[in-house]
Amino acid sequence: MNDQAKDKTSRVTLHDVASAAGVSKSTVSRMLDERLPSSQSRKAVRVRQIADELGYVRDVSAASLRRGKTGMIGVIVPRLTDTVMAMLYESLSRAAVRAGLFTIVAATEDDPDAVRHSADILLRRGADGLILATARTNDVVTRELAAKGVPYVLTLRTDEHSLASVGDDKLGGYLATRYLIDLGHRRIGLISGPDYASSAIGRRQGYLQAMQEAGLEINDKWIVGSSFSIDAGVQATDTLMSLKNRPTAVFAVNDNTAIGAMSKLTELGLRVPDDISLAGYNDVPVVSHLPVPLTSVRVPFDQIANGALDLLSTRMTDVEVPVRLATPTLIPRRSTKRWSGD
Amino acid sequence: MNDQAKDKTSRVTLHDVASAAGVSKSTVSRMLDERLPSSQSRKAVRVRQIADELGYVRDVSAASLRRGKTGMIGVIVPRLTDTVMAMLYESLSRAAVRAGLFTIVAATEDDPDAVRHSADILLRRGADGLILATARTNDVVTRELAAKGVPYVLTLRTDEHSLASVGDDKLGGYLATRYLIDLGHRRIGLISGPDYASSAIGRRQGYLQAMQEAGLEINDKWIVGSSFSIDAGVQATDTLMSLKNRPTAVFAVNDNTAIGAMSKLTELGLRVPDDISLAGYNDVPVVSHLPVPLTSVRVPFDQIANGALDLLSTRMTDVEVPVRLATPTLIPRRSTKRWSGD
DNA sequence: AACGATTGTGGGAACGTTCCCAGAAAACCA
DNA sequence: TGGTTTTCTGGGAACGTTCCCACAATCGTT
Repeated sequence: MNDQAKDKTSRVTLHDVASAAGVSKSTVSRMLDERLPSSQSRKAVRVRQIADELGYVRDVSAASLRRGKTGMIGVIVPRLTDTVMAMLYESLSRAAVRAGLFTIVAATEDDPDAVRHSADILLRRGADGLILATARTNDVVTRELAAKGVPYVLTLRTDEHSLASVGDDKLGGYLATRYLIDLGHRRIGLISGPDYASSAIGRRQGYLQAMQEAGLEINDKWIVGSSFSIDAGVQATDTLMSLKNRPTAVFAVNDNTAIGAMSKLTELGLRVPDDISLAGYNDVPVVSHLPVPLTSVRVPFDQIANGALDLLSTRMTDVEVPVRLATPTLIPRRSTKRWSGD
Repeated sequence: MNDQAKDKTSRVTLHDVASAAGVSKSTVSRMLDERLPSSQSRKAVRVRQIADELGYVRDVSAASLRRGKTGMIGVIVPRLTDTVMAMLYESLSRAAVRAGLFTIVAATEDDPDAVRHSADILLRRGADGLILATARTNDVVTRELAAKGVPYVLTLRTDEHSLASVGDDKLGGYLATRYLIDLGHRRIGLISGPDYASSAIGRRQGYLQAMQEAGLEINDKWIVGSSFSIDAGVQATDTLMSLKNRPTAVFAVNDNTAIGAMSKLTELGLRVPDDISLAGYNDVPVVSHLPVPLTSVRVPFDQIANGALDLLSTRMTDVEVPVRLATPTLIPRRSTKRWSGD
């Protein structure tokens, strides 16, 4: 009856579906509403089929305008070229799509002041809420967001007053250090990462706990601050190795610094693991394929991502548990070896 | 006069700005339209200032609905955890924001059939056009997109019939190979990547050209196919090194396979660069920090990204030059060394 | 001074949805 | 059966913009 071949430019609207099905657009709208439990009535099934045949796709702009929400979640990361962040974002993206949502991402390019700007961009684009992987202790941006009433959660790192979905960094740090201890190491160095990141702090706490538990000396000189970059690992290792009573094993706050450490050790003519054992954190894909595969701590990013999305959506309702902890696991590889010397 | 403190839930609309400024919303709309040359008239300046003070931000959903376009560009990549793709996406994202646009991204997780699905998701979300970094030769998806009238361009790889912004892979392959030749190598192996990717094919052509130009023997056994993964680099290197007349240098289609190669070489007890010289492609950040820093070919991703966006926006108007080529440069590092042996 | 050409203005109709509301239909119960 | 509740329907008003159109104001030019 109706001319089925429309202009290829003109889009199929609810109205088209409605008149093709002989019902009102209100009815069609209801029957295609993905939020309502989808009715199985004869009419509903028929309408959905007709919509399908006509190639109807909801106009998200119109829907968002009317609904007052876009179904988009903004994600802010330091960089996407940091594989850890890329893994996290892929997990978040998958989790969001599974929940009928969609993520948009902005990178601050490691500039802490850019977080505000990134948040702005994402919110202007219509993000319903934000997930931040850029948290620093005593961060003011989160306060600002809260004041503006923007729903947000932190991930990977926390600031002790926001909702957050993170890995259990203290446990991870403990596992790595404990493993080195169990291998017979007594002098264990720590490339401890930056003080502003809760993840680094947690891993350090785990390190300290493992050392204390084993009754080992904790030498301040063996704990060297750093950023998360490869270069920082190079620097820190230089410092550690120039100590007169230097460590026989090093636990690095992340894989990047571990890679830097490896590079420096090689340069110094020290062999991994024969002279020095080395462990990293995050288990980024590349580390299992290095000439000497790196022992690392694997973090369940999918679980962390799910937790973050979960917290974000139930944010307003209940505030039961403010921080979700995901359990990491140790992946031993060739970069760590039993120590029987001194 | 007016109560400036609004409900924090109610948003500031054009209408609010209009009545605060004593003009009509049409006028305000025009004066805030970023596409028009912004008028410097007294009234325009005042209206913009008032909008600012009131904290007005345009509702993109409403604007998109009316304008018929969202200003969002969809980007499809195989994975974001591949640092090359992350670098590309960051470049695209920056370029888009600079142009007043915004990118959204979907990863196919290396499944070629997922491209269609990813395109669907992005288009449903309102993308005005697509940038694909997933092209394969004889790809049907691009045909489908063209048939549906979806504006798209390819990047990094081309399929010989779509608009594309890519690096000059042939030149890059030539530069790398030529460098090895100039170092004195005569038997040069190629880890050549997958046949479906124009980038890999181009680099191979560059390799062949350099070898021919130098009058060197081209041995089919020295050219080993692979994917782009680290593991593929391991496999290919195993094959290459088990040849009786094995190469003294290897050019790998990308940094991933080069890393795999390094790993395998170490396992075989061969030293880089003393026994074997090794060159990669893309100059991903990590390769300059490996225990033996890798010689690689740097690709101007920013330029490629700009080209892609450019092609996408001028797509419909002029079709002058269908493929943009960006020039790569060689970055020599310690993994390559002069060869004076046989 | 009168005229057309240019520029600026505000009213109001879109854009495609959702959702409120009133009324119709169906289901239930005595 | 009659009455009450419950479910289902379609009309139509939003949501916040943009953009067409008609008209007013300004500007040159003779």
